[in-house]
Amino acid sequence: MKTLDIATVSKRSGLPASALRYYEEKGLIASVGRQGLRRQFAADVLQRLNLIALGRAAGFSLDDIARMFGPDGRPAIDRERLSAKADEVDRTIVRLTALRDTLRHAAACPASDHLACPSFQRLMRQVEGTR
Amino acid sequence: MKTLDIATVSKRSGLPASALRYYEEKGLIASVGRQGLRRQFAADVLQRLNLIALGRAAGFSLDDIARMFGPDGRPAIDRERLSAKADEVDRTIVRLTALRDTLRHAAACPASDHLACPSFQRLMRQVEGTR
DNA sequence: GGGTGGCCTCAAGTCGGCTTGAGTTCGGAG
DNA sequence: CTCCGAACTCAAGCCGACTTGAGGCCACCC
Repeated sequence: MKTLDIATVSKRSGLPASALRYYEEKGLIASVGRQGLRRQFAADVLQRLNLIALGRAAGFSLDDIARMFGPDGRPAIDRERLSAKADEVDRTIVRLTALRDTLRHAAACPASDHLACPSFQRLMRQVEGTR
Repeated sequence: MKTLDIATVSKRSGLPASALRYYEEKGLIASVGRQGLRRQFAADVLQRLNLIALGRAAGFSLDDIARMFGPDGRPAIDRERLSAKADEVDRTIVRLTALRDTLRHAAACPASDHLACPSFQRLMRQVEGTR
């Protein structure tokens, strides 16, 4: 099995080597050995890093993510938590949508003081309402 | 003009008093005086705090937000930046939508190993694609 | 075979946004 | 009047996710 040098993994994943070492320390990824001093990784580490990036984007902490990989190293993902997270992300989307509309309005509205603009106020309340 | 005690502002805004003091120190809000030791705020501070929360939700840092209030204290919002931020939020929404779909799939898909599931992989690439 | 650049370890530092703790001062109730 | 609880100040601490720095080792290129 061809292994990847840390520099290669860094280049392909876009993560600095220091972050990869940090992830290894946290148990998120594992190196398969060394060549001299240099860590070597199995090729599937790249997919794992994608998965980690996915989790991060979903708002999971690195510790959360570490717990999602079973001790065997395979993803042992709790479906309920995923579902809950999907709902949470969904709420975030609703919120951000209201927010985006508010920002667009503020950018376009000619009123000098947004605080005085009724539609700005309405939009702001809408953002509030989604909390 | 009726002024609000810091405790009242804290209660109504949901922010701890320490955060309000911190915001004041950063120049995000201003107290109008003291009653004994206690800060008093003008009533419109609540709206200002809403605005600040809005900015935070949009991903602005407190420093960014501070710069958006002119030295006169009125919002002196740069329309271009708002527009740019709206676009950014929009991209985030697209990204989160793909993410939510991926999470939902992972929660529902019976495959034991998501990495092997073609539709999971497709969804993951979609999330990647929005970066 | 000797540079040199990139990897190594370990500890410490950074950043944003607050929170916490110690020690102090009051406003308002009893 | 006397207390209590809450606000005050100032400095320090915390959290997550890394980055940076110092001091060493080594593979590879000429």
